[in-house]
Amino acid sequence: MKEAVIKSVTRILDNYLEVTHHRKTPERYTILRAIYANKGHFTLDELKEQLAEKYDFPVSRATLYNTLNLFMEIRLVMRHRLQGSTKYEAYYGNSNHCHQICTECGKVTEIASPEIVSVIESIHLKRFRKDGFNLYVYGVCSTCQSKLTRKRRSERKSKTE
Amino acid sequence: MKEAVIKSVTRILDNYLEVTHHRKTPERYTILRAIYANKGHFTLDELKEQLAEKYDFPVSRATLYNTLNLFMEIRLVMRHRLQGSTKYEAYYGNSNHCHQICTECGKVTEIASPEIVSVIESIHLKRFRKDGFNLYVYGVCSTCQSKLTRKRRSERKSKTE
DNA sequence: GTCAGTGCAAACTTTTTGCAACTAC
DNA sequence: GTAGTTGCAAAAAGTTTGCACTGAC
Repeated sequence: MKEAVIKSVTRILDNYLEVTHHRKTPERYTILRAIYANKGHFTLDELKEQLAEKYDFPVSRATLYNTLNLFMEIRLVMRHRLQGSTKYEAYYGNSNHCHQICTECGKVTEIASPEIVSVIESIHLKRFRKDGFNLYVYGVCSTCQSKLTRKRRSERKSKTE
Repeated sequence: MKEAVIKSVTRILDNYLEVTHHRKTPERYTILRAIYANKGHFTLDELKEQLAEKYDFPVSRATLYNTLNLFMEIRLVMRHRLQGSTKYEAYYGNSNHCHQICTECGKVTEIASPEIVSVIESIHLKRFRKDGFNLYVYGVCSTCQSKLTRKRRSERKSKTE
């Protein structure tokens, strides 16, 4: 299952590197494998650490930036610039790019919403070739809602004191 | 028309500053006015320059960062971290936050799509209070499409030479 | 053998922070 | 008068770049 995805994305990378006369370095393939081995959001440093620990394959930050930029160009990776930290995500075969973000604690959750996906995919944009999309729904998660309620209550209390 | 919007957002700011015991500084009101006077996307430096030139009201970058963060918190301003430059946008009364972004030239265009807006607003997220959303549709604009076609043609040509 | 790719460090850009001066309350 | 806010500069964080070296072709 997961191996099949890795095979597919490896083939895409193969093809791209051949066509554009770029080199097939072990770095590129190992980084791609690491990204697709565990999905979800990750930071550049998390990926760097994972490569060193799990794959015994240390790479420099510069190479990671280069490689991630390349992967973004061929749409194998998506970058999310969230408040504070920039996170990356495996992109291929993952049409679900709806996220809910809590503006209090910063927690990011994927939303599975076929309705949204189908509406966005169905709209026609004139003079524009759609490649993908990204939806961020901002709000407050239930945990933070109760925290806020408590905080406001105590604020009001101290005001009247 | 535009004045009415400025009145509304000023009232929101007033209320927020009062309730949270923050100070009503001329900086905050002038910056808010400048943001809402001309809508559209702008960078922090563009806003800084506009305040100095048009409003004869120079402020420091630090103050702009502080103030924009405050405005984002009360949802009067939206921040877009695009590739390269971070842009801000007046938020209030502008329910249209669908953007199409050309990944070649970086051009950002607003999309007016009531279907998308209504679907996103109608979905229910459990344990989450929705406040707003932001949709980015990535792709290639027609101008860049023709440029790419030309480029690929010449690449293929040079390869077979 | 050649040149793209890598690692390292330095440079650069963007954003945050510490501190003195200021001012809204 | 007090404490939140501003401006400046320094620091921190995030990303890119220059250069020598390595390795894919």
